[in-house]
Amino acid sequence: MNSKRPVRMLDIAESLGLSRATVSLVMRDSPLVAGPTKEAVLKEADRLGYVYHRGAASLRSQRSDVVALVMPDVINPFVTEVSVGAQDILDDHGFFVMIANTEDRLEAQHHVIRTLVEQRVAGVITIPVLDTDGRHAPELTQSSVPTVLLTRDLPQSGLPFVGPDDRAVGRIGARHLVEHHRCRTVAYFSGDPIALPRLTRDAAFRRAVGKKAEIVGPWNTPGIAGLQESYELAAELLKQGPPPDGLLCHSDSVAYGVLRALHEHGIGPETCRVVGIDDHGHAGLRIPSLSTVAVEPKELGRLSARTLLKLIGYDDIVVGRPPKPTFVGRESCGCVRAPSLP
Amino acid sequence: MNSKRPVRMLDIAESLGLSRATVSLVMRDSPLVAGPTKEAVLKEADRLGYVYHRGAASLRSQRSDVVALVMPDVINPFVTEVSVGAQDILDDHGFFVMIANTEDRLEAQHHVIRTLVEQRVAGVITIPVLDTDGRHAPELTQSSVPTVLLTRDLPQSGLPFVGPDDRAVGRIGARHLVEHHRCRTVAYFSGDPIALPRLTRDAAFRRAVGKKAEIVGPWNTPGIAGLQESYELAAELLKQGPPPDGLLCHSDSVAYGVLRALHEHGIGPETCRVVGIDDHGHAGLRIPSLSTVAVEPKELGRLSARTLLKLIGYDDIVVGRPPKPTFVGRESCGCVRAPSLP
DNA sequence: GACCATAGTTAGATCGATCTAAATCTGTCA
DNA sequence: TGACAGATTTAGATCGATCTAACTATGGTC
Repeated sequence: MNSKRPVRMLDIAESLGLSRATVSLVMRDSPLVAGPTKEAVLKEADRLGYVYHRGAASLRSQRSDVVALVMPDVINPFVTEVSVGAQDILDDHGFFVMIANTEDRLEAQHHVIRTLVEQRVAGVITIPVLDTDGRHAPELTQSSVPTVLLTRDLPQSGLPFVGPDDRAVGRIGARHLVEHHRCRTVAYFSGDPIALPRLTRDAAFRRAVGKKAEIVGPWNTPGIAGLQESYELAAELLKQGPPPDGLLCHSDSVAYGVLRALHEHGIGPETCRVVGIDDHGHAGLRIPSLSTVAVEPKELGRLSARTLLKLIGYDDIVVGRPPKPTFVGRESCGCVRAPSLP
Repeated sequence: MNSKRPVRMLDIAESLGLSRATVSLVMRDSPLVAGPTKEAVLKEADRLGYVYHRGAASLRSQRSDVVALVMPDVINPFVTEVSVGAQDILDDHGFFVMIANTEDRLEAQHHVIRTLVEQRVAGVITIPVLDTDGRHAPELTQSSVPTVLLTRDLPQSGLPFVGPDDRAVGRIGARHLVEHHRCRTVAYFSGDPIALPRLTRDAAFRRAVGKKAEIVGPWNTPGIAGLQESYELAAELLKQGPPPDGLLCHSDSVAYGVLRALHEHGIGPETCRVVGIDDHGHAGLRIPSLSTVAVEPKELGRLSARTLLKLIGYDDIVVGRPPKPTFVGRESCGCVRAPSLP
């Protein structure tokens, strides 16, 4: 069907007795070129089956309109929701959004970032991987590509950061458990061992709990991130004894891991009240519906996109502030009663 | 810090009194160039802060090592799991994997595919969007980029397809409900209205149910895909009367939507047995754990990647067959009893 | 009719790499 | 010593677009 050789601008130009430059202007929808000429070019391009060659274009123009979202664990709903939010904004500004997966592995992040830089993408938004020392990866900070950090800050890096108010998050969760539900034993359950979000939230949690309740050491151990891992840790801890009255979990995913372990022991919200953090879109539709400190992941994604745009040079962009975290009461802490089976 | 002008191969060459060609060969790790030369070049590249320019390289070489996964709804765990599987294989063959999101919107798919073709990616693996007429999008079939379809076949397109054995899926689900649990009223709950997977599974479901049970019309209506939508539909149907004894759901996500609606009516597996399809990684960790027809999403992803590699020209790749669907019994159909609250 | 502004078009250099085919440099052997 | 094979290196063209600066019409003004 197709002629073997792909069609170039030159082919259109020759076929029409015009110059490459004119064809190029048409493709970029320049006002410089006359109406009839433009039409003729577009028609001929269509007839020949021309496809614009972005690679060639951006080599010459030294520009790119690809933005990469570099994410650990694309299976986590919080991550995907943040991505969708960022994409909303970037789409509107004519950028092409791609997602790259680091699986929260340092070497994978290394490889991904390196490739993206070699690709000369216009910008990167990332939830960075943290190595066990909590030090940041140099390929991020030394990169020549505009980069925005999401959720996990790396203060030494000087890179712009977008994330929720983690102190408020810890405080709101703590208050709900100890003041509203009058829990006597509580814990901040898991999260990345050294990452700032956990440290900040945990500190705020401790301060807000104060003398009103006891913080249960074993349940306050960091080190766990995903659903599977937090389930395993909670199951292990449950073998050793009953859970605290209330748990603030590092994320909604972590909360569901805990809830599964509690479920297997027949423990409900009257015995152990569970509160998540994030409020991703499905938190209200799972069983039990999840009480959580909402940080509006989609809005955080949008915010990160605007931050990146500003960084790239869109000076008229208004970035805005992260939304204030709010508490959403549902079944998992007993604020909403789950219907009992007949 | 950095000199303004980015470093090119030419800069390395001049600085060392060599030619561009030699430097280029070193960067591609060619055996043609002598050991000491190679070392010198690499050292100088490092010193100058050189970054390889993929765009320029692939313009000249007419090659690309980027493969795009074009997915609807990255929030769906089945989708993300398939993606991870595909990435496993493609990573091993030195490809860079990017994910693009169509949000199951036809125009978004249009835009994404177009951009990818303009980008001259090496290949595309996609779960295609279906428009309301069930016809496929021409940008997919007329594309010059090697493309593999996942899960949703478009037989008219002639594109290679990877998906589970949908007839077995429908049959296995039906048999479990009507033979093992002796359900008297059943339905195949939802799925894309016109897409082949639903049609095939539904037909196999009906055949396997035969005269052993009644298929309940209203619950056998197609048109719904995600968690949210299936929850809403199930909630609506529950208002109109009790559910069937057993439901085979189009996917695990759909099943969880139904389960949430049942949960809100206090209906458990003794009254309505729910079976999903997929068995994504979290199906065993949600509440209730999900009985499901496992199709091994990760393996399907790997399979699609191998199919693409073969299409691209890796003749020695052994693609393999999709794994046979198997039934996994858990709490949602009553095969495993959920612990009751004390 | 000469001059100039404006609209439309274009030639030729250029982006940073790879490719082809040939040049150069060994060392070996007759 | 000269020819020759094998190992290294390279000059120059090329990929498909954009950019710069200049060129050609065209029409208006005096």
